[in-house]
Amino acid sequence: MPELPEVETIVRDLHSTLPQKVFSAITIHDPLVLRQPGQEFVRRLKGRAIKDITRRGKAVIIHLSSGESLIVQVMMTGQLIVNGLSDRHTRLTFKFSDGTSLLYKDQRRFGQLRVVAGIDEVKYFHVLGPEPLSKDFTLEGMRRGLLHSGRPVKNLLLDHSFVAGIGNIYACEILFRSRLSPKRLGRRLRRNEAEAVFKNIRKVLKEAIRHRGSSMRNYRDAAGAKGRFNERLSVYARAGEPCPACQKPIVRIIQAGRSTFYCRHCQK
DNA sequence: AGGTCGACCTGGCAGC
DNA sequence: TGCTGCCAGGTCGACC
Repeated sequence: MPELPEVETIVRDLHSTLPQKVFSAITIHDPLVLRQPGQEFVRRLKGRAIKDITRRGKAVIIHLSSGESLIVQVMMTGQLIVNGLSDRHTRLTFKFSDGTSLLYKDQRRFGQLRVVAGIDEVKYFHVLGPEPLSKDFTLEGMRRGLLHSGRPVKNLLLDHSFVAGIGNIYACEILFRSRLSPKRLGRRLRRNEAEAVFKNIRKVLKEAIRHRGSSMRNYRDAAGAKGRFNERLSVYARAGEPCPACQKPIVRIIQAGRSTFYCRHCQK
């Protein structure tokens, strides 16, 4: 589910409520989402205070007073809800010493949580590319990545070693804004086309964060509310609907096993 | 070495 | 109603 804008929204919400709270009890309703033994998970959290909440790619990093970190990868359907109502999708309940709580809900149970001493213990972070909204992400760096790749630009945007945090929704939207066919090969992009992609990566992600992300089905922010950006999507999940620019129908194709939505007329 | 594909899960929806 | 098949925001490991 969540891509960078959704995870960023969750992290900002959590950042305004969780710091200073102390874990007092953890209930494991479903150990499948844990990447370490339940007893160990609880032992390394209990009694620790939350110092900070940050994001890297699509992962939430909860920094603990012990120096360790709780890593949460919500994958497709995970949710972190402050003071929410528990239901059958609640996989973990965290209680804090001030009486408040944090729920981890996850319909499909793809999500993963673990406590680590350092984030380099998590394989996901090893190959993660630059954060698109940071100064580490540069046009020249991105062009270098494009130049030696014979893959379609859509697949590159989805590759988190190329750039972190972009998923299927925003890859489609970024290419629509750039008026570029998702099938175009990375190394065949002209300089001005690469520039358009670079600018639109940042523009689309920032805009989506401003609207608190896109809720297709399961995404919710830390208060349990939906994002509003899906109303503004131009092509994603709009097969058969008119292109907002030319009114010709949006088409759906499959690339690397994932749906791609685009306008054949506008995106060349 | 780089890239694609199925597996991991649950559930909603369309079609019959 | 109930079945089947398809689809879903992600990531990993097996395989080509």
